[in-house]
Amino acid sequence: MKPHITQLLTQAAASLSADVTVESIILDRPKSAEHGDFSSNLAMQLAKPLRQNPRAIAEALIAALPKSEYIAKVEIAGAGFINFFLNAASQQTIVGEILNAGDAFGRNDSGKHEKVQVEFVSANPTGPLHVGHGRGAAVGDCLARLLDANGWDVTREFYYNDAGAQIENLVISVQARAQGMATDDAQFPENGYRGDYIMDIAEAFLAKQTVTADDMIVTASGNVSDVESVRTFSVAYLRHEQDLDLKAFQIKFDVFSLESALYSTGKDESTEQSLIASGHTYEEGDAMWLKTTDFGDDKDRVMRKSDGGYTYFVPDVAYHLDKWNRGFKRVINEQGADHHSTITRVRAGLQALNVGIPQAWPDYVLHQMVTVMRGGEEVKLSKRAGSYVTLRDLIDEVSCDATRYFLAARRSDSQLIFDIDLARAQTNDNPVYYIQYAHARICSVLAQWAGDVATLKVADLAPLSAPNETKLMQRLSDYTEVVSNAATDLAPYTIANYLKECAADLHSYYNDTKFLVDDLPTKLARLALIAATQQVLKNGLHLLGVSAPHKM
RNA sequence: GCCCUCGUAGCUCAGUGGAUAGAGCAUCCCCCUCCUAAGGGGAGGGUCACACGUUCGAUUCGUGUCGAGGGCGCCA
Repeated sequence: MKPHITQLLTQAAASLSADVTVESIILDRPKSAEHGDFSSNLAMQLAKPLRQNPRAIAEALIAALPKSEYIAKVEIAGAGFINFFLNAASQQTIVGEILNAGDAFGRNDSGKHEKVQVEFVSANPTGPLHVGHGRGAAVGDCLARLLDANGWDVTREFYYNDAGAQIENLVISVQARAQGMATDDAQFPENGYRGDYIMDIAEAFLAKQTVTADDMIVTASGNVSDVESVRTFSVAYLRHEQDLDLKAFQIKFDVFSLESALYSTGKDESTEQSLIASGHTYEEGDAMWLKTTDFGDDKDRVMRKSDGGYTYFVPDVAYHLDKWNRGFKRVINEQGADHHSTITRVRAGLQALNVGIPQAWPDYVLHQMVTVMRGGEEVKLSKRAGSYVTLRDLIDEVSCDATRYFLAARRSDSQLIFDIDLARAQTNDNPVYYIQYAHARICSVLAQWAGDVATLKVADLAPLSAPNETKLMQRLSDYTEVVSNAATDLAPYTIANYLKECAADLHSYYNDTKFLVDDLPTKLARLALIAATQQVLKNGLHLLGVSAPHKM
């Protein structure tokens, strides 16, 4: 409908010899019903170039507007808004569209089945996932679902930093615990991990247990001084642990990439050699530096430390080069904002390689910190992890659905307060249940009707004329654009907002109107409308990875 | 000191270069002989942090100030 009205306005503007392109025409959904279905500020935009009063221009535009079978009336309002009112039949078409498309309603092919990779979570295998990882998991998975709904071929990827200093800290922590050392012992490694889970690993190691993670199976040697065995066992143990966290959060990855694999395949060295060959490196203080300042960084960065090892920087560049070589012309990295500084560096490294990677590749979506509250106080510790709140704590306490919703429902660049009491509440305080309840209520009505929902596709919708019915149909009509914009803006939270509003329209309608009435045409029309609403709620909840229950 | 994000109702958050800035909670008043009250209707509550610019029009864009958080490692 939007393109249609845009076309009408373009033609009208052309007849006024105004220089107007289709792209420059803005159509809005007015906030108030008295302002119609769509509104344009075109007359006000043209006021300056045409040197005329906006209202006069609006009148001329309306006079020049081609006739349309979809539009009931056009009005001028306010400073010069042109408001379009659709006729009832064109407002109603959305119901049939939704019922016919079913689960596919809202999906489109704008991604043209091109490959896109979404990398998210990417936690170090040094402990259970925490609430921050949870936010990344919820946002990243929703992004992936959104891109899929917009016709992209999506790969979900998790990158493990299973090498480097943090892993060494893990190893000496497990060793210390296996040797019976307490975490408050003066001898305990200064940068060691102190959560209870380290003790679990130590005990499992001593018991020579076997753990599996992804495609690896590792059996502990039980020999504490066997550093290699402690390392591989501890990493596998924690990867397994994180796998369980992800499973509980209902998130599946297509690919797990290991930093250690970059070393075993020599991609770190070849990347370093390419960077040296690019001429953007130099040696200083026994270290090898990359002149990232050549590419917009505010200072140069060390690639190879004076002790001979790489900083995280070289494997990061090698890893992203590998992504590029795997054919991902589009990559989105979802990370915590504390990793912000890596963006410029990784992009600079990729530019230095000079292999045709675009300057702004890859895309980044960063999320801000999460503060967990309970009983009005900040929760900082979990027994198991020691220094942070784990994702599993939240899932166990407030459910997977509520946790996913709360972590995805906010703009990711705003700090988030996760209120455990609110997420647990089984009232309309809680937007998750509010939305799910709308879905369940519709299911219940349809079940009591006991008819075949498929027959509603051809229901005569003419009886749908009440204001709350019109409002609901408008809301349903907005869904496809919401899905498309959410993907363009990489903003999953907008789906959550939309669903809340859609559910509110439904609840309001439900309380005001009886559906299972005696008059058959009225009954079928209303059932068709709520069945369409049910479908949209279901499709939207699916994008968030939240279930759409039939009963509550 | 420099860089990034944020600042909207008592609280948690939406929103927008345009019409009277919205929702939920909290406070107050109503609504189940009726398809699920995990719901609905209504009232009150705002200097859109502050200042100055751009604009016919700024809460929205720009600059600055203040406030919150993060980053500025040969940690990741």
